[in-house]
Amino acid sequence: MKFATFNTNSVRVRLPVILDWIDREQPDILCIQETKVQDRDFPAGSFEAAGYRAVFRGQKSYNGVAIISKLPLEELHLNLYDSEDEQARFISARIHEIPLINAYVPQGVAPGTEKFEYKLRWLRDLLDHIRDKYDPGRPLLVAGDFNVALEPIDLYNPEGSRETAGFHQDEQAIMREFFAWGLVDIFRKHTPEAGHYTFWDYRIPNALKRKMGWRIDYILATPPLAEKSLNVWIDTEVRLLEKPSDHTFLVAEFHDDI
DNA sequence: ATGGTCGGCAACCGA
Repeated sequence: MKFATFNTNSVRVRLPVILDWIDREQPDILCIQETKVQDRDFPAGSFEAAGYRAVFRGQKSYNGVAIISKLPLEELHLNLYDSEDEQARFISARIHEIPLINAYVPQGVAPGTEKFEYKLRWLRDLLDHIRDKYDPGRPLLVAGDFNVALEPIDLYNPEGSRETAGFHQDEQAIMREFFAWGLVDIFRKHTPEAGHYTFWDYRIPNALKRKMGWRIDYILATPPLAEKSLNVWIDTEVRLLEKPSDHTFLVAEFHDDI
């Protein structure tokens, strides 16, 4: 079973890149974030033509998440809070017997701001949701853009980023509660080395070449699934295109019996 | 040399 996650920064602009990628890589499931499209304009037909079904939750201009899958999706949930006006950052489903959450965590701007407090609250609420609804002894996948780097090896300028959103101890403390509950960061499980990133800021010129990135996208799995992950890798090809994306595909291959 | 990123969407906001 092949699983991937990708922050698209507009699913409509990135559609050719995504269609090329799924045609070549043939993932069973792809989680995307920052689709930036209202549901009525989501390009579901393009994915259907490629042999995938899509479930999505969008809003105007910002945020938006979707699951693209070769297999049927059941028990679909489109809200973390079950409120009409919440931001489109959460989508969950069950595929075969595997429950899956796709999350786009708020970026948070800067520690001390209202938006940073919102980020911490949203992360805690996601954690509480997982603790309420799931069992760490059973399969669960949680994937997406968490907008948090955990360790100094996960970003290019750790010492200069202690007061920056994305590397602050308050957000890291919540992330570590996901791990304490039982979720495993399966990229890190397979790759202990420093300097593997999934995001490079557009505002830094030649950030990829200068190795000025962050690892803020994750595939988390409970132990029964983490044990079946065969390989997890970051596909930087989308950063080498003429019109690069700011995030990369993060891909996991699991043993076929799941 | 006198700038320097994207994308959405219509003036800036968010990342």
